[in-house]
Amino acid sequence: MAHRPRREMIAETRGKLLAAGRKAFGTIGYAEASMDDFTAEAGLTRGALYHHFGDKKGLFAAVVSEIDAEMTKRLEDVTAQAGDSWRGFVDGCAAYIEMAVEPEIQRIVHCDGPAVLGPSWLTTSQSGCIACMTDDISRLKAEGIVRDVDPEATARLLNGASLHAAQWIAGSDDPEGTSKKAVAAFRALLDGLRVEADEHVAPAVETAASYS
Amino acid sequence: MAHRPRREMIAETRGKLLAAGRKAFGTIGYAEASMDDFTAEAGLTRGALYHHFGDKKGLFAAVVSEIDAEMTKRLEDVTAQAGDSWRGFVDGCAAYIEMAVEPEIQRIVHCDGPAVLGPSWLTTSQSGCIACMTDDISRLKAEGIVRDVDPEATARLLNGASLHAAQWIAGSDDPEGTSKKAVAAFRALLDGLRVEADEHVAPAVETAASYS
DNA sequence: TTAATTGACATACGTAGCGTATGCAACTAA
DNA sequence: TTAGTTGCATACGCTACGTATGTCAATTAA
Repeated sequence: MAHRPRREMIAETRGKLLAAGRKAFGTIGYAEASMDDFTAEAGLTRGALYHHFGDKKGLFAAVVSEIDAEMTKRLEDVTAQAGDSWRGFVDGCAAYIEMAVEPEIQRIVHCDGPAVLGPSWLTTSQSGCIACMTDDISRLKAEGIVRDVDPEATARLLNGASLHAAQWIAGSDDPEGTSKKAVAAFRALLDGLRVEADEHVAPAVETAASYS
Repeated sequence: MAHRPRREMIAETRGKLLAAGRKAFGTIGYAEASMDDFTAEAGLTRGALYHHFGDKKGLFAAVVSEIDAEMTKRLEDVTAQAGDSWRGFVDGCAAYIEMAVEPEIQRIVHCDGPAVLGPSWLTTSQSGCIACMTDDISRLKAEGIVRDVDPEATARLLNGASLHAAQWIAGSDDPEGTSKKAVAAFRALLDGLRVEADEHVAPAVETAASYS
């Protein structure tokens, strides 16, 4: 018994390393995470890690891309779940902010990620989320809902804005209140992108005034 | 001779360490920068560094706050130099993007900074620039130029958008073209914040269309 | 002027943690 | 059965950080 699963044992080892690394990176951060420690915690040694991922950075990159895939899926789900396409876009942005507030994502993807994988990684990465937002904006533009803007450029700007909003919220003493402020301001920004803001200026002003 | 300057010698040593660290951090990055190497390059040893800055992080923090002060000053200058207050604000944002494209600022402040000094640092930091932008927005709101938005929240969102725009530009194969796209999209975002965009929608659409 | 003290910086040491080289056992193939 | 490959552990060296200690110049006091 326990004899057939050869491929499975290997996949299990990979999975253990991935999980252990993800946990360590997500809590104490990349620099503080000792390979000896978290591989031992997974019942393995650094030898397995070097075999499967090459080095510490390799494991980190694998963890990041795993998380990135999860984030992309979550975003796509949220966007698809809304009937209105504009609503779907706004909800997607809100979901992105919410994800970026989560400590693990915050630490691994947005904090250590750029430093470990290099500044150039920033451009190519988050490709999933950026692509998702770019598609949304393209569609909204085609539908005549948003103004004539470059979809990718706008997606990247909004992505950056979302990120900073999340970091602001996560670092705040009053996450609740800060979150409300940030989301209200974000909606105001988004409303500015619409071709005709007539029927939307009113609610925007209303929410913007609700926290003063 | 060369006898009076006691205080001066100390300041000079501090300055040498700061400059050496800044150069190393700005080129090869924090993790790759060896204290033995760059202190030796400055004609000193690690002993001096530990004496003045406590540890490697301490020196890094000093470098970051030096750069942050410089950035704040540059931003204030740009903003003050423009006659129109709206123009001053827009110019300030553009200047922020331009600064963030510079390799040293990119690497030290936006790439390694959060990872080394911790995620929480993000909130408190960039305080100079954030405060500057917040003031601008408050003024513009009081002047009736921008809509009723929370100044600090909006400042942080725009700050994040600027940052990502800069990273996108810096990592692009075609920085010139990417920069045009990013700035055009950014102007479109800013225009959306104005109370009446009548006289500004035209040029915004014009610049937005100029790169298609 | 000299003795004492402080402070600026260098030297020496211990140690953690990464990467590589090597070893071994289990599985596969001929 | 044997030869070869693969998955992972063990052993080693090296780099680089932090601390403890030493030293010399500059200040202060007598």
